[in-house]
Amino acid sequence: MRAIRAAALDLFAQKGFSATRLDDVAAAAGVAKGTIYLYFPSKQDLLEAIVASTIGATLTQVEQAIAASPAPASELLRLMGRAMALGVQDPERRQVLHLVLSEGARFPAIAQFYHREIISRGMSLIRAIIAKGLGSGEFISDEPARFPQLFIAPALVAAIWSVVFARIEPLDANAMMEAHVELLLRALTGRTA
Amino acid sequence: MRAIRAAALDLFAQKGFSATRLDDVAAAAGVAKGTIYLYFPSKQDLLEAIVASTIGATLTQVEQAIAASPAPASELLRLMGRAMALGVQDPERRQVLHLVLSEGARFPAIAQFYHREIISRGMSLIRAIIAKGLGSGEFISDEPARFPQLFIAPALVAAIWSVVFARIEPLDANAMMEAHVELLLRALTGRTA
DNA sequence: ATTTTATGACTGGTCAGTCAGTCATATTTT
DNA sequence: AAAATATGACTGACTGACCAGTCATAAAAT
Repeated sequence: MRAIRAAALDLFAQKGFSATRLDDVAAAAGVAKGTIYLYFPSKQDLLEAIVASTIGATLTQVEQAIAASPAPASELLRLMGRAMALGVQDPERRQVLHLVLSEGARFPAIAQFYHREIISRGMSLIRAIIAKGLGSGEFISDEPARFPQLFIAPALVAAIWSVVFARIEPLDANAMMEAHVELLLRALTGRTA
Repeated sequence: MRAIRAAALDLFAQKGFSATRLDDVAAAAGVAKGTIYLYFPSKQDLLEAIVASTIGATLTQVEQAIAASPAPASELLRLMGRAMALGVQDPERRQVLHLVLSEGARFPAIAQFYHREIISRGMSLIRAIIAKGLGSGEFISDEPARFPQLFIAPALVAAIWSVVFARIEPLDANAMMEAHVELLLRALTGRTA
């Protein structure tokens, strides 16, 4: 079952959902096609299960670390940036993200699920950090609280870039995320580097 | 021919490339399926033609406006931000971008083409503006010149968001892009808003 | 021996791409 | 100017391959 999901994710990411044959998924997973249908009612359910299974406790850890930390908001933002850079580095999460963005328009259940479990929680975290920084007087601007997407955007782009453009022009996601966070902190705190 | 491309773009964007039947494209375009093959050797060629046809002179205008303008670099960045927000607003360009990001990994020709004609040129423009601002002493930081993706990212996210998550949580792309540019300018100039 | 789990040949339907033929219009002939 | 002929854009029924999902049968587990 785990093998089926892994094989399917690889193939969906590589060839796209529609263009992937379940015969190939079965072969790659080392089972017969019928076996897939023992665990997943349909191809679409398999897709949804893949997305659901990668959600896990990923964000929960970060949420707790940030809720518990007494560090200043700027440090929390750096932490968040690093967590996102790491998350995007993982091939599985990267593939799932790409899959969600590629097929999400056609499978609303997937878009909704991913939004609720990842996007929305990530944005709440960012809002919470900004609120903390504003409360302590550390930050002087609230744009990223109004548009947490501004903080997330580079991570999304890094993930997509690695799938679509990496062969044409490589991108150092870690360095970019670090530059992003420092840039943002400068704008937020008003301090010059 | 124009009608075929338009219909195909709509359907590709809506159902994905693989899942779109050429019979449906023909019906939507008001022609017979055979007619499609008079103009496009294969389904894939049709896809490539769609991407190629939306490139047009889009960026050329912006490039010239920016090259000619005597305005300070910060004003040029605002101009660029507005141009990108506008570009992302246009449903056709939005669909093409989504198509490129969705299918680009599978069709390297498309990824390469889009990168060369849009991404790479946009990044050059940003680098040029930052260089100008650094030269004049207006800017004090060069991160976005090292990672022009940081400037582009919110526009990409706005486009993807509108396709995948808009129904779940709407996003005001214009307001976000404006917030982004102002935030970035604060970091670049060191001035407090 | 019975239940649970797995298999893979098969089916019914789908779809990219083909091609023999149509017909409106243009050209040539009378 | 009327008839005869040629052109090629367009059509849509057809084909061959392909594939999601099924199910009768087999293997493994209990």
